[in-house]
Amino acid sequence: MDSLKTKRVGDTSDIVLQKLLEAIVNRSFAPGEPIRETQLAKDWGVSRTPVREAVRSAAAMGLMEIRHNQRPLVKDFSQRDLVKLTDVRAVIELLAFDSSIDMLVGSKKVKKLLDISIKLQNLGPEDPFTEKALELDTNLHRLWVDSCENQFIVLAFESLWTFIRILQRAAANDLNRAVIALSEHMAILQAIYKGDIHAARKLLDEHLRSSTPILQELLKEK
Amino acid sequence: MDSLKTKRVGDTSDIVLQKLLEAIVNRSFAPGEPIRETQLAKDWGVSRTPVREAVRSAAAMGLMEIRHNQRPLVKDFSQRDLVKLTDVRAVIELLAFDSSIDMLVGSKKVKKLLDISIKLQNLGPEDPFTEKALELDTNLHRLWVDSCENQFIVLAFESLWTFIRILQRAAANDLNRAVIALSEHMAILQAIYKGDIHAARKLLDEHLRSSTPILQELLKEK
DNA sequence: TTATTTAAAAGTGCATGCACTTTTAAATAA
DNA sequence: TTATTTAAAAGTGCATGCACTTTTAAATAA
Repeated sequence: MDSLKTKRVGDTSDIVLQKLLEAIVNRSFAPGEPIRETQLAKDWGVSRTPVREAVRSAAAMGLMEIRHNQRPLVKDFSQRDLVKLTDVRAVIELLAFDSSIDMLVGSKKVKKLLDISIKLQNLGPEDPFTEKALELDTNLHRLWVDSCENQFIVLAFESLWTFIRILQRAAANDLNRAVIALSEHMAILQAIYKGDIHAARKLLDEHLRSSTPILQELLKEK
Repeated sequence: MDSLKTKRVGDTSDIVLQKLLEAIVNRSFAPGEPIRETQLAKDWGVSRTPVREAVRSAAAMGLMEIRHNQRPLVKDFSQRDLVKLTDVRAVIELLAFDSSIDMLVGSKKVKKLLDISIKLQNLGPEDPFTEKALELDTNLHRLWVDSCENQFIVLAFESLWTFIRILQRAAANDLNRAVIALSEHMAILQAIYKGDIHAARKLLDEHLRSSTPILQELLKEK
């Protein structure tokens, strides 16, 4: 399951929450659409109790809206809204980067991701390319967030994570974008590995902001 | 109730959630302490269902930890952890400030807060001073966050809000700090009102960071 | 006395039931 | 035909019940 921290996924409520998030991320539940607790319970073979608990969690994460006696709503985020995500994401990630960079220079984690990205680039745009590139993207951005040792940075980033995934998913099918992103990723990793902190930071900043216009286009088409 | 957005507080789960948050903020539930759903249900005269839903919400907000078959834990944040909050809060608030500032220059909202702060300063440190100063602090910081028109800035800030409140509460009893904070607040408001954006931003930045060492001291004493 | 075992008490996880509300669609009116 | 009324169907909110787990503290052993 693609969550920031490895979560205990055992309780029925958690499984239901993961399914709910997945459905929201891949737009099976359209934005603005009401869901039915009873229907989901039936579909997923559980009682309403864990469904309600999962819906509450999703609401606390800012993904659903609960109105008294009415069906919970999947929050509606227009493309214009989602593009605004970039700015917040950028300041949080750059802060995480600044807090982590000393630990990252020359680290094994960085080397490993660098190896993966080189292999991926040599392989070239083949079938599972975009999926693998997306996985690399996820692991790369988690690199500094997870190692920043400031749980509030992690918390703030996590609160945006599901929305970031929505954008990632929208961009995943654009091969051209994936190729560009991969080379940007490589450049960042190489700069970190070499210890060129200023260059790495600048490249990350540009990478984070370069996606905005493309995402805007991608989301418009829908 | 002191929540960022005015929330519909009608459903039992919501009321229970507010009580739960309040108890965590004012440290009635000590950090690291396990709570008992059954006990809370009994104490608050409700069934376990809304208590469980509220606990799930609190967990999604990063305030509690749920372990299978065990009593939910109030997350443990040491003073060292809480001090780290400042950095994240600062970058998010400054971003909100940058997004809102054009709307705020010369606005009625700013004038109103300025009037309140002048009155408060002329009144001087009397009995309800710190409480009123704290209320002003809350409204001031909400000013740019709420008017920034970027729901992800709001979301990220909200995810930190309960923790910010814990700090506020810890600082609220320090009269000296409250007096200094008030004059800083006035300086910021005046600069905004006059349209001196750069000065306002710099003052806000300093204000956000000036609290750190004092908070560190305050939390140490506990 | 201190450590280990054991069984009662208390707790969690989830399904179910029921009052009350909203939605849906058939019946009636304009 | 289109709008309004009305009643059945479907939905939410919350309490309760029960299987299973953990905690607690009394009983037993070292």
